[in-house]
Amino acid sequence: MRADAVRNREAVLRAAGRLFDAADDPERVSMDDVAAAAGVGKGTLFRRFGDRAGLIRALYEERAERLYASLEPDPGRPAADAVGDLMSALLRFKIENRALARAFENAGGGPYTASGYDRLHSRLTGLMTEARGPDSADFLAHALLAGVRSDLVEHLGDWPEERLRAGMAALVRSVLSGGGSPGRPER
Amino acid sequence: MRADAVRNREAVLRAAGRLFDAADDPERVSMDDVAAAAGVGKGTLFRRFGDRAGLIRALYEERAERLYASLEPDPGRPAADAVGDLMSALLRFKIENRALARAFENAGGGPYTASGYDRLHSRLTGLMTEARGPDSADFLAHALLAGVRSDLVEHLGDWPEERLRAGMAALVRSVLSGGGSPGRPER
DNA sequence: AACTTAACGGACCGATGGTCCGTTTATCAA
DNA sequence: TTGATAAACGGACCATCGGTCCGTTAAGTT
Repeated sequence: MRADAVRNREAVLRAAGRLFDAADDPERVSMDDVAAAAGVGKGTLFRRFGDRAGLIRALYEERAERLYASLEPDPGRPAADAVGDLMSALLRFKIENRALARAFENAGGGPYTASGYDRLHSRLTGLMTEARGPDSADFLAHALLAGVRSDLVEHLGDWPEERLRAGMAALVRSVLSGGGSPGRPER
Repeated sequence: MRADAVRNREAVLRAAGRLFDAADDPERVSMDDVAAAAGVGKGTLFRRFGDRAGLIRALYEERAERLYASLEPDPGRPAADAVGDLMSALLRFKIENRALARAFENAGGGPYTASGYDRLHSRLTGLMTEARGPDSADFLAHALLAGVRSDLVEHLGDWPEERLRAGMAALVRSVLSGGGSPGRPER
């Protein structure tokens, strides 16, 4: 990649980051805004990132990468605790990046198109399988991740963070404890 | 309300319903499309429903109303079972109306602006409080509802419905069973 | 039948995502 | 250093879409 291309890519990501962080409603950050703030032509934006969703995804995953890195599996840590740690970190991340996260989760294709989602999901599935067996672990991992959807976090925006964390902890505990017998029909 | 107004309102809702049901990507159903399909001018659309989100909400809540009606509280039914029933019905509803539900949940303000959400949420909170006490019941109810977000259902679209239901049942069971001690600090 | 006024409808507007193409410039070989 | 090449640029341009406006129509009333 040419030197100026690299420079511009960086400038765009920085500018977009600033704009989204400052925005109340991420939908109202336009591509023109980003281009202007980055001091770059619109064509450059689209050539580099494909479309709006692409730009947002690139920015989001860049930040998420740092999160994932801080979550390297620790073989010594019990699986149940690891699940709690992960969800807790994820919750903090969503709070700190709520505007960007909202933009990302509403952009084309929803949250499930990001490579990061699959990583999180399979990691969680693994940990839960280890902690409580494989039954429905797959779905439960999805459910856990749904519990930190950015617009839910936003909706609960005026709860004291304490209460949010308590709720999250209760959810994790529930899901890990397994619940009653699985196969019993409803009657 | 004048007779023609009533007629047109109905025509619009029917047409919109058809279009969303047939759509792969609900974002691509335009207001012009709806107006044309309903045989009505665009002005009529906006005068009646305010904006796109308003139309979608009206349509969604109309259908949801039938769902809620079929879920009238039954004092004889144990709370835990009632939670299962509700989530199960909700899951079916989201599957049957996935395009519309996606349109609705992505339209202005997210899913939490609908009056229906609050009703469901407080109903669930009540049932869960009855079944397992009030601790974090509020948050857990939100989490349960997040588990049937339309784009998650869509993402899991190729799972056999059986598996989905099993997962949902496991989630409900977990959340109702309560999990371990709440206050214990992490390490 | 005459009148009032709610309702209509489609031309019109502004904003936005995305494209196109003539121009600039990084890179590299001679 | 210079000249050739193609990658990268940028902003005018386009299409679409949500939403508004206002002259026209027709429902309801007396």
